[in-house]
Amino acid sequence: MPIKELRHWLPEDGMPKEEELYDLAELYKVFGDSTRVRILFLLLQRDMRVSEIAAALSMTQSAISHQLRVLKNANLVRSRREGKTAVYYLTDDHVRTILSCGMEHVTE
Amino acid sequence: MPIKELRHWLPEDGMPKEEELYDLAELYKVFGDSTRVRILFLLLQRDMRVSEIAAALSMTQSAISHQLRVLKNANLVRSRREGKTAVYYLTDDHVRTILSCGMEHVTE
DNA sequence: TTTTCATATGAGCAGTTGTTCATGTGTTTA
DNA sequence: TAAACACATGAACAACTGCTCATATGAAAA
Repeated sequence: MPIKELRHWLPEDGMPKEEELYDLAELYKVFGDSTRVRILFLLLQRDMRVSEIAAALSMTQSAISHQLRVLKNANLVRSRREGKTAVYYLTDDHVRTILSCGMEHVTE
Repeated sequence: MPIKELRHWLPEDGMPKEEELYDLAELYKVFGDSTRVRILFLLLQRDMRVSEIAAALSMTQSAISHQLRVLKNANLVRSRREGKTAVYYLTDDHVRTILSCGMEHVTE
């Protein structure tokens, strides 16, 4: 599904509601850390355990776990228990879309 | 122009280059502040002077000026001199696209 | 030139953020 | 049950951010 025109979301005067502005900034803030972006790109490829992510990024389990919580609070990822381990996965395709928008600007 | 598929930007293994990951996070960081997002939504409607933006957002000229510099460094806005004043405007339509992507997630 | 207006900028500070370290919680295996 | 494994979480700390305040810069008017 293509991205909607911005005016689709906006009132006549062109300025979003106060709360939407705040939520929007909060959303981008979550993407505004390279560790979290790295995690998202990994999960874009396949669901992964915490220890796998930590190994892939050469970071401690604790650091990854903290960041996964941030991503979870933003509803960008979810997790399921599988025996002793926790498997994380992307909530939906919004992550892919948002990363695409950003990459389009970065790779110009 | 529609947003390109994410895989368009990615190598076979699905992970962007180190530098791209960093730049991507830096880009989102700029959007990750509600003052800057507010400024961008204003400039989406029309070019504006610094003092106009400050008045519209009920903030000091200094605070706005500092944030405009951040936006300028990220190449999201530019400015032109008009007599005593400086008029700021969006660099291109990327800003509109990126804000659209975010709003789609926020307003669900 | 000297003022005045509009903006830019540097220093300083409080609040926030990302990591490490130590430890807690939950599940499986011995 | 006890031990081992995988992950979550709280405290603490250094680094960073966004604002204020004071002041500098640049252009127009007096």
